[in-house]
Amino acid sequence: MDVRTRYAPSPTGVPHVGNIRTALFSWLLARHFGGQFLVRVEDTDRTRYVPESLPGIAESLRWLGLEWDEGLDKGGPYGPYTQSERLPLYRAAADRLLAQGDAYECWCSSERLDQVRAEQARNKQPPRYDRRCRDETQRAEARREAEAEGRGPVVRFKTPDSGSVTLHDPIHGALTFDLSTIDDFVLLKSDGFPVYHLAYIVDDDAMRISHVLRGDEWIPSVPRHLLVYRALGIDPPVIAHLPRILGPDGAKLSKRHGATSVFEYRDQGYLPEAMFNFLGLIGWSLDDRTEIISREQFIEHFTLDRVVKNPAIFNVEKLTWMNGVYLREMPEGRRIETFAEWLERDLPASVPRPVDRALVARIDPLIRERIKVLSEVVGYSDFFFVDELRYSTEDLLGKPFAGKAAEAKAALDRATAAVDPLPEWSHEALEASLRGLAAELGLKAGDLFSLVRVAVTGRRVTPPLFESIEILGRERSIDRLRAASAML
RNA sequence: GGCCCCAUAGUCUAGCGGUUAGGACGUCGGCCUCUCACGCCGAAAACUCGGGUUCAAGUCCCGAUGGGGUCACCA
Repeated sequence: MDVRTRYAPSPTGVPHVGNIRTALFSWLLARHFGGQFLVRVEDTDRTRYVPESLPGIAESLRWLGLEWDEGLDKGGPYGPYTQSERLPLYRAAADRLLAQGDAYECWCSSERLDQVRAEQARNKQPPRYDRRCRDETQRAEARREAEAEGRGPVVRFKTPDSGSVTLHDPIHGALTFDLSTIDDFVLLKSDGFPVYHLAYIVDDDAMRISHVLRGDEWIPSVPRHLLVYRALGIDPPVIAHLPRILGPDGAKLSKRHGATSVFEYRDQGYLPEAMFNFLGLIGWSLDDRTEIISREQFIEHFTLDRVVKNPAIFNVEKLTWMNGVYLREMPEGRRIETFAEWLERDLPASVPRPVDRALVARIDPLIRERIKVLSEVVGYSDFFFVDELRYSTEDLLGKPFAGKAAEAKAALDRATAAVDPLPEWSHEALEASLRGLAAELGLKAGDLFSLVRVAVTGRRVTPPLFESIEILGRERSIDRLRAASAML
């Protein structure tokens, strides 16, 4: 059998990591079996439709490298791939169910529906439609009222009031539901648009989808779906419910937990391959030890039987660690270019663009193991690019020289004198010279180094000092030492 | 409230009847060391509880508890 999976987002906002993870697993399943992965836009809710979110859907998939075979901007043999363009199909399915007696028109107003529910709530009854319009005479009456008010009908499924249905979910096993608790749910809204429960089934069938992957919040509506498949004479695809991604407090991952969109992570300096790896490990594992997994390995090994059932809390610390690993293992040339781009993004406007790639190449070995997220790049290397350093006297003196400005000034002057005439401006020579000076002055080497560090870089935490000074060059370093001394 | 899902350290997980319960992030020590990292070494830290089944249960069954989901003309 051909494996065809799909990602079916509704264009209602920015892509959430939870949805993207579902997309990732669907993509992996298709790629593992050499099948197709397609993207279908589920825009049947006009009230929540945000047209601007469409490009973001494509962009988030592209960012992660989840290329699709059909749909979205691509078209394909089973198009259109946007539900609002497929309305006649849903109408036909609804008509068929109506004709078969598996569905009926319901003319009840939403006010009445609210009343019914309120009444049920008062009586501590589960909220559900009271099936008024199942009855022909009552339906006729409701219809007269509705038509007088200019309202149209919805189409409801006629749920059997007994029996049970079972889904064999590859992740959860058998899921059985008692039909007596299932409502007469809506299939087609009064605006002629279908509801998810009808639309996805019609489309998946038409698009020959073999495996449906979705979040396990859908489990409660499985019985409805099974009923619709059966009534429409459709052989259901494999349906697998993935565990959800939760926030740190165990509740649904939302904005108050921090970033929920893949773009926010991208903009903070997370790499797509790290995000791919991290997301791929939420709810799935290769074995008992492997954490860093390439895209190829994922494709080779991904199967549904290694998906876990329990929900997972989104662990940003681990993502950050993983990003650092990917950054360090990235091919040098690409990393240098990436660093340069982030510098151009984050350096003050006074620094001319483009940033000198050759310089970045020299800095790279100094900073690459210190950076976990790309937004940290500027903090470790801005002093190579900026002309005017900004730091306070307190920063300069630090702990060892606190209240001893004169001593620090003297040390700085001696350091300048020691370093200035060095025949060779190398980190070895610089270090030897300053170590000698520290001994001579009776200072701890580290104390002198941190003084020089702030003077030359403006920061207390930097890449290795002598390598940095070497790259900075004699003239600029000496200038900065003198400026620091002058400050005292 | 009805229905449903889930349950191994703080977190993500391995385990598919017999293991000193393994790995990773994080945390805490130590080494390295000019700061910070990286790297290396080490430590603390888990089978929710109660019944069964079995020679043997983290693993199978039942129940409880806890957490979560869902009950829309949203997906």
